[in-house]
Amino acid sequence: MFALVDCNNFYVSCERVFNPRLEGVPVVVLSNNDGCIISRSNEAKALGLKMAEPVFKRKDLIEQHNVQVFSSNYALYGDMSHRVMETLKRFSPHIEIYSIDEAFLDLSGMEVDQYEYCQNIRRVIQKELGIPIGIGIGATKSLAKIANKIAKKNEGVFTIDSERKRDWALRNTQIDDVWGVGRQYATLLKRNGIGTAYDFTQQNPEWIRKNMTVMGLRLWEELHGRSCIPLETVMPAKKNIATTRAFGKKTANIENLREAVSTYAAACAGKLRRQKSIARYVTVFIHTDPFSDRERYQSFSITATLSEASNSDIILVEAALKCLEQIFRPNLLYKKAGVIVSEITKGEAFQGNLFEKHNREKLDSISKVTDSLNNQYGRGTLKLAIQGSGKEWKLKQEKLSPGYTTRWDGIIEVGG
DNA sequence: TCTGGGGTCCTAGGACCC
DNA sequence: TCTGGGGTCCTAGGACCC
Repeated sequence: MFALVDCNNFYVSCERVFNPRLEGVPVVVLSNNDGCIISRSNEAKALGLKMAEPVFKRKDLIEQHNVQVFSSNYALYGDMSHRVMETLKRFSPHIEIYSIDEAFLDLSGMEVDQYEYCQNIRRVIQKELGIPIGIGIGATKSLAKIANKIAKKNEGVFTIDSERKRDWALRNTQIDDVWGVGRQYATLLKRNGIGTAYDFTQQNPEWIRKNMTVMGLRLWEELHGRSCIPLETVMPAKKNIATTRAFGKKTANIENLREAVSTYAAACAGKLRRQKSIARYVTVFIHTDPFSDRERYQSFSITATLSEASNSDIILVEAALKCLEQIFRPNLLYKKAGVIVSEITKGEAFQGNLFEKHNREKLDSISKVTDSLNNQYGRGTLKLAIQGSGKEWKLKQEKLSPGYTTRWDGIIEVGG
């Protein structure tokens, strides 16, 4: 049996832990650049605020109901997520961290009342971390997902542990709420008279295979209670790593783009080092504002191949800047840039190049020093000069809460 | 004025090989 | 009259997830 643990309205819940005045009132958290709504309290949902909706479109409603608005504070959410996962590990050694706010636990072989066991997990996470969670239990991951949705509307835990309950759960789940069915497939399925998860299980598997590939077929099996998606307890190394951002202010200035692109390239290098990998391809893209009525949308990108795979800031920044020079066109207002590294391999499986001009050991020791200084004194303490200050282009984050758990100056003061 | 930032997997079709 | 059959690899595009 699988249990899916999902934190309720996770980012909002994190904000509430350190700011209890937010309890019981509508709260939303925005995406980077304070652009879209990406987390909503139940009160905000009840007001009709939608997921991924641009916040400027709902300004009136937000003011009218005094909705509390926050910029994303990923340092806080990442740290809280880590604490939740560590706590969950006490309850099952077999755990897959599926996303920042979700984890699958393997409950098979445990001699416990699963419902009670999971209610206890909820109590512990609530008490120790202040984060509300819901847990769904089922014979497959897809059924656990469905159980989780039902759990949230009821007592926080729901178990699909009989044919009768499976039947009931599937009949009461809309097809677009099923894991693996997105907008396109939902439209297709509804057009063919499939409105619920139950209808889906009654459909001919040949038809599913033909219209939804093997992914659809796998889902069909899973909803019948036959597990096809195993628990992945070790996180596989990433195959692509990206750092991309929209700018706070559009810019035509190549100096700003150089700062941004080198900052993103260095960020990718850091992510590579953390998973002990090296990459051989570097892709850089820049594009103008896709929503503008005044200018035509234009987007440019190019991929460079390194002579030797690397995870050094210096190498990746150098390559990324060369890419930028090749794709940059003057007199355009750029809105966003990004760096993606791919062809990623483990650092040990290194394929050297006889004619490489850089000394790999030297670059590695530079990375070690900068990483340790930046860990100790905060990100950005030591960086390449080309990365600049970001003053001209950095994100808008006007409503950022403090780094309650990650910075000394963010710690809550009591009394005073 | 104002619209996020990451990822994964699958398939079809073309190029190329013998 | 008549023009094979089987592979692999790569890429772009489309679907999905949070």
